[in-house]
Amino acid sequence: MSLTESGSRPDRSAIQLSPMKVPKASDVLANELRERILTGEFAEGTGLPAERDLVTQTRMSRTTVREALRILEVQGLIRIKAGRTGGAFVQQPGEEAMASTVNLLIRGRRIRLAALLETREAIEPFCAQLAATHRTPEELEILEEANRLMSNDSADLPQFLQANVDWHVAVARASHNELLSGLMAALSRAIYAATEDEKFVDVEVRHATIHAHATITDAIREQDADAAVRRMKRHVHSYAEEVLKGDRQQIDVS
Amino acid sequence: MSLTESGSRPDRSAIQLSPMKVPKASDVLANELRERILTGEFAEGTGLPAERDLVTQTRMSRTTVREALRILEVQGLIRIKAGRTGGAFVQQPGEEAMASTVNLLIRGRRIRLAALLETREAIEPFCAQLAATHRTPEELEILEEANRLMSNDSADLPQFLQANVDWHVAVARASHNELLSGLMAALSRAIYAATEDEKFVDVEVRHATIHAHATITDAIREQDADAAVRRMKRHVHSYAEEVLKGDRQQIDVS
DNA sequence: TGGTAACTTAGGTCTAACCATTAGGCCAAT
DNA sequence: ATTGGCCTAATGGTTAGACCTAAGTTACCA
Repeated sequence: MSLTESGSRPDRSAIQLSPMKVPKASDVLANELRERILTGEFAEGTGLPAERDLVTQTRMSRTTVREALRILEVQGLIRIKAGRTGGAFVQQPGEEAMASTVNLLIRGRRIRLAALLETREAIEPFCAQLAATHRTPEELEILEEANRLMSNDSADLPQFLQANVDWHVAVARASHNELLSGLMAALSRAIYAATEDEKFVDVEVRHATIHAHATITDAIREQDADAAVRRMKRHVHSYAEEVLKGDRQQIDVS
Repeated sequence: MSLTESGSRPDRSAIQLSPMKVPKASDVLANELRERILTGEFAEGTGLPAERDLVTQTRMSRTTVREALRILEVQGLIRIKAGRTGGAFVQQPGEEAMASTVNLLIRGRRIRLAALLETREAIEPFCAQLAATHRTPEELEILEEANRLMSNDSADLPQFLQANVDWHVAVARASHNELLSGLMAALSRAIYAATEDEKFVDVEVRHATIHAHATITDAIREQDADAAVRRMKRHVHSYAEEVLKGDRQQIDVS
């Protein structure tokens, strides 16, 4: 119909609307709760009202309330416990949530092991630099404990690899940058999972790793940021070359 | 009681059990579907059976089936559409899932803007280095288009900032490392959100940014990895200093 | 030919009930 | 004093069935 038409009907074009999106009820509740959690309105560990209480308060059905809670649980914003003293308890997302997402990305997108190692080469020297600047005595002690575990000749391969991961994560944590440490925790687990059954971790590699960790830890102890970044760069780069030596193709991780 | 005791009762410590976890029905189904999606058993875009079909196939209730689907949806593994041709369609997690988790982490953990900028300083020079090595002509064209948009004097601040983000993300994508580009996409959005209403983006900063992007793009075009990493390092570092100039304290992002 | 009404199929929401898990208290048997 | 049996209460987990809403498909009629 024409805009200038003056027929028997009023001009319906006088009012124009754009496509609107109608949110789902469970999303509305999830969004509301998420905002209030993220802004810190509820302290960590606070218990949300019981499901049936949320039903009466929101006038939504229990199905809808439960879907909202499930969303928040998957996002790592609440932890749900069953039983008498159960309920939904507030928590802030942490390394777990980050590691979970990174793992899904890696597996779903078939991220090459080479890309994982590349990413670590990008992040970790910087972590070492920050760690050298900001490390506390306690964090230094954790680093040295991990080194002791790795040097223990009676340790088997899984123990060695676990202590290896622990050391790397400890360096990241000592950077006092929670984003970096979250990333490194996720990355380290993924690299660990991808290399644990490789045969390349021979005695020579183990000794080289122990020595590298020791010298980097020294730099962090002395708060020598330049040495820390330089040595870490060399360490992760040579480790990456070692892993990829016999493994030149684009092998995915899953 | 002692382990060597030989009294009238048998030694109860002979059997030791660890705490056991009993999975929920919805988790069982979600895990099953997640594995099959991640291993690529279903091509991207494939439609899962309708909810009511999953009910008959699994003998679970519709509520349980829906909870499982909701879990996968939040994890970015399926996309759910209503209506006649609706249903759950397989997708692999991508930048959105990563960006969403990073944002939750940043907001919930009150990550300082300084930490965001630090993290970018760690990642982005490496992206530039890889981009210089691997960039395709098409990716180069995207970089130059973003530069053109930013140089357009008639562009307002939001357009400038958006083109800025686009350029940075394009550099990351040109690295051909999906993990890095996912991280940078998430980071860029967060930094954009944290700085968009800052007043510091004056004419001088805009010109400096345009110039820096141009020289970095040159290095990527010429596949000069050393120059690319050096210039990017300088660019993001000076940008960070500019942002934090009047803003020395540990301001969080939320 | 064009529009619109009716149908169909999918997800979204609600209700009501029952099951399962956990904490705590009480008490009888040993 | 310890152990196991038993009950109660509170909470999340699960089920069944109905109805609502969104969005393609089809058929029909002016």
